[in-house]
Amino acid sequence: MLQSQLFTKTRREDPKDEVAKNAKLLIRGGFIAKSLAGVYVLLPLGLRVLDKISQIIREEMNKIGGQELRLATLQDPAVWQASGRWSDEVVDNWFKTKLKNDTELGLGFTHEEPLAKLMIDHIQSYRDLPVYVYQIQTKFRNEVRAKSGILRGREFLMKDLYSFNVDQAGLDTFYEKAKVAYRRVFDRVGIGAQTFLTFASGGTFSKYSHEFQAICSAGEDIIYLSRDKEIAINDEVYRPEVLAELGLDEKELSKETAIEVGNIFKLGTKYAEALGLTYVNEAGERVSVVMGSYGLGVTRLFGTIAELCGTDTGINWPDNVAPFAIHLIMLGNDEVVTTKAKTIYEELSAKNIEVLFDDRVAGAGEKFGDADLIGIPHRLVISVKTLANNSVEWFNRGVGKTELVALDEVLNRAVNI
RNA sequence: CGGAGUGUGGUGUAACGGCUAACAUUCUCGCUUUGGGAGCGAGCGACUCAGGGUUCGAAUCCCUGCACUCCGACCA
Repeated sequence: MLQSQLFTKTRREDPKDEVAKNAKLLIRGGFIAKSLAGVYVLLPLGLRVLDKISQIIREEMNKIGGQELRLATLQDPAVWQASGRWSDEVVDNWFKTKLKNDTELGLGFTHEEPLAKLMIDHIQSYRDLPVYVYQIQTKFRNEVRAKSGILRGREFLMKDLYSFNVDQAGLDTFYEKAKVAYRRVFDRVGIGAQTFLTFASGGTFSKYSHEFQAICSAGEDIIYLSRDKEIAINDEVYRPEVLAELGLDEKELSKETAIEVGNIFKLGTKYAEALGLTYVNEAGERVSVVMGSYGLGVTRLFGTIAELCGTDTGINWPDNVAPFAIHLIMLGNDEVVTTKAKTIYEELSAKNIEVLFDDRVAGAGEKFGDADLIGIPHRLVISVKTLANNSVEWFNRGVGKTELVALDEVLNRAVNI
C-alpha cells in the first residue's frame, strides 16, 4: 500500500473530546474516527487490525469445532419474551425500534434466545449433537454511559460462540477446550502475558463463570491475581470460602485493575427450557439440550491492545495484529533512493508481504512521527545515507533494535519475520 | 440515571460585555530544504452547538435544549 494513497492521515494533536489512551492514539494514528459517544468508525488502518484479530479468533474457534454463521441483528421480541429478557426492567441496554406497522423489534446485544429457537429446527436427536456455532458480529448495547474510548461502546464487534451438548459432561469437556482456545487467542494477539483466567459469578446453573481479564489501569474490573498460579478472582466473588475452595491464600494475591476481554458461561438448560429446545436421547426420552455461551469482545480486544502496547508516541502493534508487517520509508527525493525504494516495495509485495510504503514527499521528522503513530513492527528506512552502505536501516519496533541490513538480504529477511 | 465540567475555521487553542473573532497547525500555490513534525512568501477556511432572553452592544451574562468528557450508579 502506498502511504500517499492511504485514506486518512495522522493527526498532530490529541482530540479534545477523548481522555482514554486507546481513543487518543487510535484517532491520532488514523485507525478510527469518532461518530458519537461510544460509536466509532473504523478507518482502513483500524479495519485491518480488527480483521487480523477476528481472523485469529476465527482460527481458534474453528480448531475446537466451532462453525461460523451469522445470526440476524434485528430481533423478534417473541423469543426474548419467552426467556423473560425482553422487558427493559430486566435488560436495560436494549436498543428497540419498530417496523412501519408498529411491530417492535430489538437490535441484538447477545444471541442465546434466537439461536436456541433456530436450533429447534436442527436438533431432534442425540445424533444431532453436539453443535458448536459462533459468529463475529456487530452488537448493540444502549449503555447509559459509554466510556473509555472503544473499550465500552454502544456498537461494537463481538465473537459469540454457543455450545449445544447432550449433557453436562459434554458441556464441561467443551468448556475446558474453550478455555484453552481463549488462552491461545490472547497469546497470539500479543496480550497473553497480561491476561488471566478469572473466576467470576456464575449463572443459575454453575457456581462460577470464567472471565479473561487483561491487567490494565484503564479497566473497570478489580481482580485478585495469583501470578504464580496464573488465576484470578473477580472482586464480585472475592470471599474467604471462595479462596479456600480454589486453594488460594490471600497473601499470594495482588489486587489489580483489569479489562474483561472475554467471558465464558455454562448456561445449562435455562434457555433450552425457555424456548423448548429438546432432543430425544438413546432411551427414547425427550430432554433439554445443555448450552454454554462464550463471548469475546473483538473491538474491546482491539482497544485493550492499544492500551497495553501504546506509548506516548504511538502504538507498538504486536506482529500478529499489526496493520502491515513492514513500513518502508524513503527519505529525501533523490532519484536513486526513490527508484531503489520502489524496487524493494515491489519485491516485498510480490512475496505477499504486507508493506506500507511511505512514498510521500515529506520531511524525515514527519515520516518518523507518523511511523511511530502507526506503529508497524518493522520500519525500513532507505536514504542516501543507507545506500552509501548498500543497505537499509532496519528498526524492530517491538525489540527496540536498529541495524543496517544489506540490500540483497532485505527480501530474504522480510520473508522470515 | 444523579453529579461536575466543556462546546469558537478540518485540528488544537486565544479573545475585559465594545474595532473586520486572533494565533498555531492542517490544506492550496510558488521557491527553498531533505535523518526526528524545517524555512520564506502568498492564499483558502468560523454568521463562535441550537433556540430564546438581558443589553446601545453578547463568543463572553441568563434560561432551555442538544452534544461531548469525567466521577458515581449500572454492566451475560
